[in-house]
Amino acid sequence: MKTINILIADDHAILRAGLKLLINGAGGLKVTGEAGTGREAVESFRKLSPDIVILDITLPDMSGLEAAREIIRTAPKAKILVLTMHDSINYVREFIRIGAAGYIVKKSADSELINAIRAIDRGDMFIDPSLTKALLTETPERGKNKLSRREEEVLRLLVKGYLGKEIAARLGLSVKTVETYRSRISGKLGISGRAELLQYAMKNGLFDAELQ
Amino acid sequence: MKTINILIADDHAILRAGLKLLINGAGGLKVTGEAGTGREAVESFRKLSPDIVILDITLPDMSGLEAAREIIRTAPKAKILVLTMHDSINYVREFIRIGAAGYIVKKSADSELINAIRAIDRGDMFIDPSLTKALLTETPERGKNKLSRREEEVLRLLVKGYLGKEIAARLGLSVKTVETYRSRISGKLGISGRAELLQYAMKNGLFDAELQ
DNA sequence: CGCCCTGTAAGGAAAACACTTACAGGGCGC
DNA sequence: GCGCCCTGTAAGTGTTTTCCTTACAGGGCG
Repeated sequence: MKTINILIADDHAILRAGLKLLINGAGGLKVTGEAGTGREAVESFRKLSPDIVILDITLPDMSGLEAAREIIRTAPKAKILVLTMHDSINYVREFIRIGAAGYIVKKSADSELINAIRAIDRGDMFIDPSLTKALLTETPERGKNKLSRREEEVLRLLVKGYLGKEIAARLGLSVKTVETYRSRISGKLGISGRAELLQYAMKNGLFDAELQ
Repeated sequence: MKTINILIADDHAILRAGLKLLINGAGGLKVTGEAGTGREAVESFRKLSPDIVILDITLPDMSGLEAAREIIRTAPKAKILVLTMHDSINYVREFIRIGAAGYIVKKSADSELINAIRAIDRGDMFIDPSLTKALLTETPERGKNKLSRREEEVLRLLVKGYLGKEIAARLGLSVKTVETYRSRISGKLGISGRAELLQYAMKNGLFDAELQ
């Protein structure tokens, strides 16, 4: 019965210190490395080859998503467990797509974290129960008013405060086209006005946009 | 040599679990209660009368700022240590103003947290070293283009995506007045356009706006 | 083989915003 | 004690953005 070696990547040192105690105290688990930035995570992974990387999304200098991509690119069998405050299925989907092994949110119980680590080590996947339903309830009818790629791109820029003109320039489109997307977005989401748009984006992880 | 009793209020259960181990392991400190929301924090404080409350800013149902105000209102001698990811002097200033005893950021070392707790228990104040300088470097010339109360209020709403009209309604002003503030804001900050405004607000803790 | 979604775009009307000017009250400097 | 500057409030006027409607080609699915 071997020990599971773990690398923790999170920019909050206090959280890392707490997690370390939590994990080391759980039996059969050991934190062998820490990283405070995305780049550090990638480097530490190379040096230490841990069994599992616990990775936050919001990291300085390189987001968790980019770090995960980079780690998986060089080590496709790496086991990455995303541990974040963002409880949005968009993030979950994106991380699953690039090959992460698990996703749990910080507001879950600590036992959940330990369960996730053990499950992932066994080769299973572990998605936070609070998100699993939403992930699977993605019915085709829900897909009806899902935003298209272009629409989502425009929304991302809109909520960052860019004007239609600026977005058009950035995406190489006509202002008029951007306006079309904007109105389709409002139509699909059934909302109007920047404020509501922002709230929607916030709720759905479109905002702090490490995603993409 | 008595034990210092501590109440932890943070919406991330995993962080709470880690903090608890960290604090209980430090000697002379004991976590006697936990809260996951602002309201819970206030209630638990009443029930438990802890020596110190460790309080996050971002909490569901009642922000850390509101919770702190409420706790201090009923117990002016309460010792509140703000522990948050926001490293903005605006938050620090606001919490000091309402009577909090300390402020540290999550990216600090765990020893900093323990130091802060001990200092506060002795009756001292403890501000995160990474913020102290900024707090004191508040030179009068910097004050030159500091936003006035009204301007800041308008900026807060602006970056949340509200239109001039909506802001006017909300603040009970004429749209024209709001526009005046908007242009004074741009002038003072030397920037133009919503996107830049948003970036400024983000950098300065005006954004996630539990403040106020 | 239509029908609907997507990506692209335009015209015209309506709204929002920028820039300028205005004025009263408060505080500070000299 | 008297300007002077900052703040809070607001209007006029001209630009810029946004809203709403319409358009059309290409892809996918029933």
